[in-house]
Amino acid sequence: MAPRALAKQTNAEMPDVVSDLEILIGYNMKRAYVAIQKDFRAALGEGGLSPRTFSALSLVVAHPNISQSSLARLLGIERSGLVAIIDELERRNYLTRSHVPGDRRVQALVATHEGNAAYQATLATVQAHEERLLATLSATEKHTLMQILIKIRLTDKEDI
Amino acid sequence: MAPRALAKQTNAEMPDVVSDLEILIGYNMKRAYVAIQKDFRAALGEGGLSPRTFSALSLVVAHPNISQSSLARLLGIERSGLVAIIDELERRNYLTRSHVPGDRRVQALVATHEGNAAYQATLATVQAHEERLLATLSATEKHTLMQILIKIRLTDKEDI
DNA sequence: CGCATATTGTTAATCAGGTAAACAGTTTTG
DNA sequence: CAAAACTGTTTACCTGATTAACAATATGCG
Repeated sequence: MAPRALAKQTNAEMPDVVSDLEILIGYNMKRAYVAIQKDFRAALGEGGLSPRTFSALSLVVAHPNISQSSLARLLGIERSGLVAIIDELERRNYLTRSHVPGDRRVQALVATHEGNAAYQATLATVQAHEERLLATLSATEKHTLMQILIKIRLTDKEDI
Repeated sequence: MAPRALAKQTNAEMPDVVSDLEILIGYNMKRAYVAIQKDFRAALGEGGLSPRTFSALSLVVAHPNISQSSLARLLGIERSGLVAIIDELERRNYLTRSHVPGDRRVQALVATHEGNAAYQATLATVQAHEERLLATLSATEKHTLMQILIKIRLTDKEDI
């Protein structure tokens, strides 16, 4: 088995077998996610929400009065990491931190009218981006993919 | 539709519907990848290779004498970002940068004997980690998943 | 009651992974 | 031969995330 010669031109190398990476699900999942994320950001444009900020807003809209601790847990990140995300959403006037009567530690998060509107518009854009990007997948494939992704998520005992 | 009351106890909140995120493939793909990556690192332990360093080593083993530019392209990252990865592999004595006769710019990457051995051992560990983590998936599901991930990868025109 | 323990939001330091821009040295091309 | 292109590299920077500490507040229990 002779060693492959050094390819000088990038377009001259289209190897039949790239490496063992080809059969590793983790590697291909990362590459697929990077492709999705890139398209997500392109779809939302320059001043758009980042994936994580969009996710946080989505959960606040779905769970009015949620605390930051609970939200961090749903997102699977640390409380400390959430602060900057909520700061941004507050700066955009998409939500408010409001003190709750019973407990002076927590600050209930509530989406503003503007935040709700921006969320609905962004959600539509995100759904359009996924439909366009994943147009080559059949409805069955998308459904199967979701089922599998959720199964994998749940192997992490910290998830949800 | 009354707003949900603020849940004070984390274990008291197990909402039937979390948010629209539930039906977004991008979000679930990220969560699934995070789970896989976490298990990958746990499987390889403290002094183990990171996913990206393992990937780079895999490609060097599969493509002896590859240049850093070509390798970066295969990995889908910038040349500049690869330098630190190759530095680490060289520090571990897993590969060598050797000058090639024809072109004094490029440095051909070649895995050492030690690097090959470490790679084979690590690959076995990684495969065991995936088999264990994805034990709930049938062979058909794994196969379908790989096909779909590759389809999604290829929506990125920069890929491969 | 009072004290230990726990929780909430926050800051600060740090890390991993990655990009973009510039650069010197070296081909390649018109 | 001059202009353009390519290679590896450094530097500065960015995003996303973690850990450790902290003050304020709440809860549990003897």
